[in-house]
Amino acid sequence: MSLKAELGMRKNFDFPAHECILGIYYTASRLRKQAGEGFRNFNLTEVQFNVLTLLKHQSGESGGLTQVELSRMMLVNRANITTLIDRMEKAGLVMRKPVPDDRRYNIIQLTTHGKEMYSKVAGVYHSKIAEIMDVLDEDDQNTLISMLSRIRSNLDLVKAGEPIED
Amino acid sequence: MSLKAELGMRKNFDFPAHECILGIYYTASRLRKQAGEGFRNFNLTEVQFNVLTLLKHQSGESGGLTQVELSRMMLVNRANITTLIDRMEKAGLVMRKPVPDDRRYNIIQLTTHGKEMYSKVAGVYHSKIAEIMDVLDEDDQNTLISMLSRIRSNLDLVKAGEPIED
DNA sequence: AGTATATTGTTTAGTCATAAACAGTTTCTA
DNA sequence: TAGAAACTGTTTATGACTAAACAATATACT
Repeated sequence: MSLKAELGMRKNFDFPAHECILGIYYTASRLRKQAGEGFRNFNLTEVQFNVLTLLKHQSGESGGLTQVELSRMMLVNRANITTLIDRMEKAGLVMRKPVPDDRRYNIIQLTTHGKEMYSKVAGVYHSKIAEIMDVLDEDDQNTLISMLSRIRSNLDLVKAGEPIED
Repeated sequence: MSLKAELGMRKNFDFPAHECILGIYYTASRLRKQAGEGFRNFNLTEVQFNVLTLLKHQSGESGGLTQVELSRMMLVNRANITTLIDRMEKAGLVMRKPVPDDRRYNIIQLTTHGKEMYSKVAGVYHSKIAEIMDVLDEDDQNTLISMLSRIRSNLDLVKAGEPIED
């Protein structure tokens, strides 16, 4: 089914490049919405689950990640992490551990409750993802990964080019 | 360049399906960020440009769209459109036109300023998009569109299946 | 040593998003 | 025709996001 039909649009897209971009946007949006519905059963948001996942699998020797590391891995501004971790700390999922060596930053670590929550949710999440992506065979999945990666690389090049002038 | 490297992660993804999903998320996020930077030069957000585009190309006989139509085409909750249109009305880009036949809804229309703004920005936007998507030839672009469409279709099927239980 | 520079986390002001509940309006139906 | 059901837009409370400016701290430079 075409994007045009899905969104109830009256007219077609002017060119395929635009339809690609919108296809990426709307697929991401629908994936997030559907994931969000699932996480809601656990009183968790998708972004919060993302933090749990990063802390579980990407922690360094310190046993956690700094807020800046989290912001980089999540592609968000570090200011945003402050309130996100505030809420997760309040919910007992993570804790801020001060670092004596460098008092500028904290290490964010999973609490026991956070670890349990991750274990409980991750299984459901991964099986749902597998089910959703099952429409593409492994070759197609790798093709998709590669095409998206090429788009991101080109984003850097385009950005490095001439800035937009009015 | 792999997503792992782009995000500075320590460990690999467990399976390709997950990397696909994250690839879609992060590509969408990076596209939005870069677009947002461009729109900023015009005191416009990406979402607001999206509204201008929909009003320009998808308007019906009424010369505009209702807020519910906008919310469906943008895949957002209709409550969100209220404040979005408030801001755009304040900026003089659109106007709410009441409908005598059915007093439940308004038709949102472009103002002269809104039309001028769209014309000014659309050219830059489309050329940037073309430049970014130039890394994929037309066959690849159609493959991408098709794969994303298949994922969205499958989302409906998976959702229709058994609900998540704890 | 002392100044300049960079980094981390926070605060503030503003945008975009959701869900839930509400009022007003229209349509269905019994 | 009267009541039930559906639809549109709004409000409220909450979460996620950005940019910009700030204080505290650490590092580089001369």
